[in-house]
Amino acid sequence: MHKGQQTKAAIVDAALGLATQIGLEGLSIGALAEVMHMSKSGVFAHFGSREELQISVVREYHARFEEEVFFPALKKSRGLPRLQALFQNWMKRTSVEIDSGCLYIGGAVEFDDRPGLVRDALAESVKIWLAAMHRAVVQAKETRHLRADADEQQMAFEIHGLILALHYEARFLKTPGSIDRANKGFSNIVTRYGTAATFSSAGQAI
Amino acid sequence: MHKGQQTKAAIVDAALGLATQIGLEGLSIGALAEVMHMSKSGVFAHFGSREELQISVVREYHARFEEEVFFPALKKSRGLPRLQALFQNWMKRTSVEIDSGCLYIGGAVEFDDRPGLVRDALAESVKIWLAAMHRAVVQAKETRHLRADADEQQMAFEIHGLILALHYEARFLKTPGSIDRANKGFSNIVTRYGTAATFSSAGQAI
DNA sequence: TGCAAAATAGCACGATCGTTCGTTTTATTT
DNA sequence: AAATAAAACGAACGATCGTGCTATTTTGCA
Repeated sequence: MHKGQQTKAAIVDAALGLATQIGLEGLSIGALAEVMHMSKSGVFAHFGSREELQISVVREYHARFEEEVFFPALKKSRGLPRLQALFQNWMKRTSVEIDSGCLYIGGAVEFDDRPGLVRDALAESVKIWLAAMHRAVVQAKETRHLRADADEQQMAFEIHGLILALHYEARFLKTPGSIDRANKGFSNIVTRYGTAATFSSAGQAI
Repeated sequence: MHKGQQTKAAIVDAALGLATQIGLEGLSIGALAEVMHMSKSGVFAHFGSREELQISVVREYHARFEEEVFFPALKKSRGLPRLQALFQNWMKRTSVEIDSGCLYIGGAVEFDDRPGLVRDALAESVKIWLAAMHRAVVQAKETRHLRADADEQQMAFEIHGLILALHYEARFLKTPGSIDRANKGFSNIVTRYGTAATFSSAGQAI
């Protein structure tokens, strides 16, 4: 009951590394076994199926994303400060993923019309995160950091687009300056949806 | 010299349909042969390698994209009208691709760290299109439809993000209202970068 | 230290993949 | 109609995939 869960965690860790690079679909048990210096069947036994392995990877990614992006931002006060922290943490992670790849983006493309448990797990994780982002926008409106007529769904949509464009242009096209453009884009969005009082208090941090 | 190119074109057409759904990597010669009611080797002989098949698919997609999105917009006058036409055509195509899938988006994820001729063909096609988009923004600034201090690369980046967010949220998450949000996002961007005179002349069309 | 249980290895299976090769059918030209 | 070239076929190859079995090794506890 000890060694098992320990090596299983190590396998999931290695699998996450492989999956972010070559995708959840490209993740093969044989390659994973080679990385782990184990036999295929030894790796396989921990999950019972490839699908369960993939779901474990998704869950692990979700946990790390929460830990790295979501939870630290909760220390900031409600409203624009927290929203900015969420975006900055998200940007920090995406910047790293320019090299390693992002499971939420890659997985979306791989499973966008392939029904099943993996797709469900993936979509649920993403929705939880986007909902958290949306909640932060709503709170920023409640705290009068945003204009009263600001459309929260719209603002969240535009922010999401910045992250996707960053990942696309920086990782695939290798366009220089993409990180700055994503940050500037967020600043533009805040300017558009913010009130006059917004910028003296929180806008400087950008 | 007749029948050959004819069936080859039919094969590429079917391959494009498969590739947009399941991806360029998921495209298999066996499945393609089945769709075409041909033998595997019969299909294979037209390309000589799977890689060449994939490249042919990319080229075909590029041609159709040009025909459907780029060329029709050239009829509009330089500046904001043409830029708006480009975006509207792009939106129209992306709306269809919510069901069928987009090769530029899917391919970027599949080949973002897999070097080779397919990746090169894909990246070149995308860059040609994004450069055309960027050129339209530059021209809109030259025609005084945009503010003199507008950052063209920045504006193109933000527009690209809208399309990517639309594809992600509508195709993968099935979020309702995504198309309207992408359109509204473009309207917001034009408002931000446009001059006061912009909206009376061209802004109404949005 | 010995023993049950858990963890890992080894092997084989059916399936699918891209690719090659020789043959046969179809199309074009003389 | 005969001759030639192009196109499609069918079978087989080596490789890799996920998965099931059975043995073997390792672990944790009495």
